[in-house]
Amino acid sequence: MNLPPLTQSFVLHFGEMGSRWGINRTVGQIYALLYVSEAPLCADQIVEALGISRSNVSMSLRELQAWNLVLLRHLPDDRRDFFTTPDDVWQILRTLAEERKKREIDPTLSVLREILMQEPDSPEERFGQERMAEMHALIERLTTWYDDVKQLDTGRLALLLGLGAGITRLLDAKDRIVGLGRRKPGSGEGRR
Amino acid sequence: MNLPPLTQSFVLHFGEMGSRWGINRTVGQIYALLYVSEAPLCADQIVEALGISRSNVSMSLRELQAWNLVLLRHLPDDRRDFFTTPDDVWQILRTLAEERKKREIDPTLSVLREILMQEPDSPEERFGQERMAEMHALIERLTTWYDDVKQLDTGRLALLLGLGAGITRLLDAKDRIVGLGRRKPGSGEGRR
DNA sequence: TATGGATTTCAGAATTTTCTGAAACTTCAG
DNA sequence: CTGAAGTTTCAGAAAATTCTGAAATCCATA
Repeated sequence: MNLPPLTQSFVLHFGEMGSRWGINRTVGQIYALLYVSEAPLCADQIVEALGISRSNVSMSLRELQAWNLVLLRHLPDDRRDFFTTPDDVWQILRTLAEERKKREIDPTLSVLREILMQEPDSPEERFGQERMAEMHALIERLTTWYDDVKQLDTGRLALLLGLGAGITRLLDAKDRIVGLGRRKPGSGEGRR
Repeated sequence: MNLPPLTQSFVLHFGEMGSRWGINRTVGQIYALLYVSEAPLCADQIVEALGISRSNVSMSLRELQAWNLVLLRHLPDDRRDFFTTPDDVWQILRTLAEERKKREIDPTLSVLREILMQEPDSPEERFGQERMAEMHALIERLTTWYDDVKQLDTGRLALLLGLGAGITRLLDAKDRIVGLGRRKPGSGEGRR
């Protein structure tokens, strides 16, 4: 590996964390390298920088493309593919959230749905199914919220984030103003 | 493996997803089994139900305890440990969020902080460092928001989730009513 | 402090994942 | 059509992780 010190720390860290994030070491390192590089890099430059095999780079770039985490660039009169990451960290965040949902949540949701459609054939099964229903309801709630929030433009999203828990003050204020009915605060359940 | 069909589907699915979630197959299966079981189970019952070795169960329960995902129970006049999961899915969600943050985010945040304190010794390094600063700022923002939101009681949290993107209507309304000063809408920065 | 039921540890076996080098493929220029 | 530059594929090597059985440990009781 042949990198300046700060870059190297960053790249090595992404490599180590890779497994916790559901990608592997090489994929993590390549992503980190592209992220901190000003100009797009081609496969051989990555081989050079990280000291890994050409084929590993090829596979890993393919994986990063499957995650939609890299962009393809071309130079005039050069057949090689060059890769970068998007500039906007908010965009990266959105992609990451989307892909992780797709891989880590959606399959479970669909398994749960399938199980919930079946008839349990013992009291134990019935109990278990009820627990699964609770889990399903919670995940549905979260993904619905996520689907909503991801539509927001970055400005509003940042605003919301900045507000933090302060949002409840706003909710309280709203309840006071709107007053009647629409929703009981603090009831915890009920809706949908 | 010796389980009724719906339970088995659920357990097997958690086993398969385990690797994507940063735990291993056995840990996933044991968690799933405890989750759908009405009564707490002891290690030997888990061995029986899942058909895996006693030592594997012991290791995996230890892992689940490290994740704070299981509760220990005791029966009178029985020395064995019995395990369950918390009843409240919201509580489970909180634990999961906390633990994943601890394992997946915090280490990166601290590496980034360390790198940002150093002096880059080339223009490339300087560029990279600026990118890392952007990443750091975003993660800080998200974790600050998370630290805020996790303080909310479940009722309010559920309320907020139910509101979804509708929250921005509320924000707009507030801006219209409060009108003057307190905060510039859409600026994206500022607070704390 | 000896006994025995229960749990934990740990070295190595089994399995899975990652990585490599060689070969195959693709595309374009001459 | 041929060959050069580039890329991908894939079988097996290397590495990492997971799982097991046997031995060690723990601990309440007598």
